[in-house]
Amino acid sequence: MKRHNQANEEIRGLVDQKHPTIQDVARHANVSTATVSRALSQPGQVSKAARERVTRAVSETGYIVNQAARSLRARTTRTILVALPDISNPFFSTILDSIERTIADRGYATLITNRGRGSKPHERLAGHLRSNRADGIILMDGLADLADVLRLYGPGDTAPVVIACEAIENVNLPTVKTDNQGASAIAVDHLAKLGHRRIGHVTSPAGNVLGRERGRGFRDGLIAHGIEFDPILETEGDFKAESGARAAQYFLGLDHPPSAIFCDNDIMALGLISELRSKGYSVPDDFSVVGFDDIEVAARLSPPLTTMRQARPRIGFLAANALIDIL
Amino acid sequence: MKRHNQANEEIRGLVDQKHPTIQDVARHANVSTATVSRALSQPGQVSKAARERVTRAVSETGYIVNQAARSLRARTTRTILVALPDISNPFFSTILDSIERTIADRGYATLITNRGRGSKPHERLAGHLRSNRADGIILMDGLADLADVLRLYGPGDTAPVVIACEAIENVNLPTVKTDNQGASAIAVDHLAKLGHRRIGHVTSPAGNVLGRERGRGFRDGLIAHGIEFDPILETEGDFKAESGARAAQYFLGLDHPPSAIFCDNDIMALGLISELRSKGYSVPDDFSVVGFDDIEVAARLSPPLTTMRQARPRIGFLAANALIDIL
DNA sequence: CTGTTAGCGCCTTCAA
DNA sequence: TTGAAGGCGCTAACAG
Repeated sequence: MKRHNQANEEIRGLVDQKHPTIQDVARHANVSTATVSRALSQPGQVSKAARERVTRAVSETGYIVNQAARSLRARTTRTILVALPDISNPFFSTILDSIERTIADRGYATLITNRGRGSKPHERLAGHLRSNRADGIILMDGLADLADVLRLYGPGDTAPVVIACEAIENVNLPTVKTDNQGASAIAVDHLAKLGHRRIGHVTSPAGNVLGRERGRGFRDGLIAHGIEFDPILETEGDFKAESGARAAQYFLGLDHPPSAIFCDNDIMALGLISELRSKGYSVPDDFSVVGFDDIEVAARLSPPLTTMRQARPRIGFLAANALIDIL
Repeated sequence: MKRHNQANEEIRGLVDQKHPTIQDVARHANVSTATVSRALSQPGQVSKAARERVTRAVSETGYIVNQAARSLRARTTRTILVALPDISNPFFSTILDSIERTIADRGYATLITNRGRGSKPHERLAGHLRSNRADGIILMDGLADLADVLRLYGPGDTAPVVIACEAIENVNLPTVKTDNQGASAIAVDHLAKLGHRRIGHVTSPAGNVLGRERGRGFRDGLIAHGIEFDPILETEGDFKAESGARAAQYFLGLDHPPSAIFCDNDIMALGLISELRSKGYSVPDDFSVVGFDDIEVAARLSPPLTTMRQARPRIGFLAANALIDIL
């Protein structure tokens, strides 16, 4: 009868998710739960004999630590939240890829959240931290009002937050990003050296800090070649292909269209080029176009899109490591 | 002195993250913690008066429930794990986008994990469930050996898992995916109707179940037009652009190259087309190409890539809802 | 090096 | 409708 029950329990253990706890392991190994706990997290502090018995007991029982209990007790979740403006954008998803890899390699889990169109994204982010769901945030979304929350969270810009590919004004948190201003100036330099004097610009959405940096670089590039900045050659985009197509229509409608166009990202450049071609123009013969990001498909276009590379895998790697080092 | 301490504590509450607990709320509202708990999760069971006082106390204290404590007690995490083979692939990241939105709308959090090159991915997934990190999994990665774990997890294919855009043989879990076989047949039909009789195929990696379905559809399409299947016109890809380029070289090296090519995904089609063009061939004049997925850039190419659409937002939406309904 | 003990914050019986 | 009390599984003092 006893045996029968025991067998049943083993089956139930597998089938009904009666997960073994640290107590079961302790019993199997003939040690206290404290020793099991230590054997698992600070093996150095446990005798070799005990360590081995615990290891065996763990595999015998199939024990896996209950993260909820550990988080509650240790006030740490080993989880990092990645806040993105748009996961489906290949620029971000490539960075996310390397962030996730780095986070996983260091034994953390990755929680993600897309920008909600809904209310108070900054509260949602802070909520993840405060509700003990995540230990830190990698922020790829530049929400202006987040600054307040972050500052509130810790004195002296101390929140466990690393900013990647973004910039938030008035906040002095660790940041990993491309030199947008410099790269944009180089893009313009490239076009000017091809002989272009009327250079158009499809900008980032208004208010985007990166966009301001790229705008400054764009003007730097013009100045370096003695070209006067003409606001009529600048039109606002939103980082999506459709806005690139609209920009093409805008430029074609001008009395004096530009002969070259710098787009603040590749996706808009794609939309712009496809619209120009559908109107019968050739790129690069009629218009030279330069994008930004170097998303994967850029090199696979015919001919390939000229673009400013952002070292995305490296950005992700650095940001993730920086955050975990802080924690 | 008392006041002083109190003030200090309030400041510390903001600065040092001494998060208010349910006890603090209870004290503010002059009720027991049980009442607070009920007021928050089953408002119906609490008198209106108490409910209002609790609500006020919550906003006074800035209380946020501690998820770790709740998970420990309630054995539920309100978190879903999404397992992807490759986040940076725009096909998956677009689905992920809609999954995340749906999950968030239903009050859950989204944990992600990329396929590790490392050991035992199936154990890692099961571990997330068993370690009380996630309540369920949306699986977009068809790992053969996962079948065992899943079956182990619950009798009768009962694991809290929904499969999206994949198929695992011998497992009968809820699955959301495109009719790959039918869609592939349609692609071939399209090419045959253009007059092509030698149709090439860049396949999925060997062992991929979706790939087998698409392969069947490819042959169905040939049969429907009385074309005999010729294995020499089939070459294996791995869903990446580079393998599409290799396929182009392979086809060009044949004695009788195909005049049309069906690619198992758009990215490979991109690589193939760019390689063909770089060798001086025109698409679509010299070769007709059809892709699969309809990733965003497909429509922005010049001319646009013909492709079989997968309704990705809908797939994500359905999969996420199906899983949460199960939970 | 190891065990005992005391909670972490929450939810949920059980009684009133 | 409400409160008191116990315990989810774990870790971190504190002793020994």
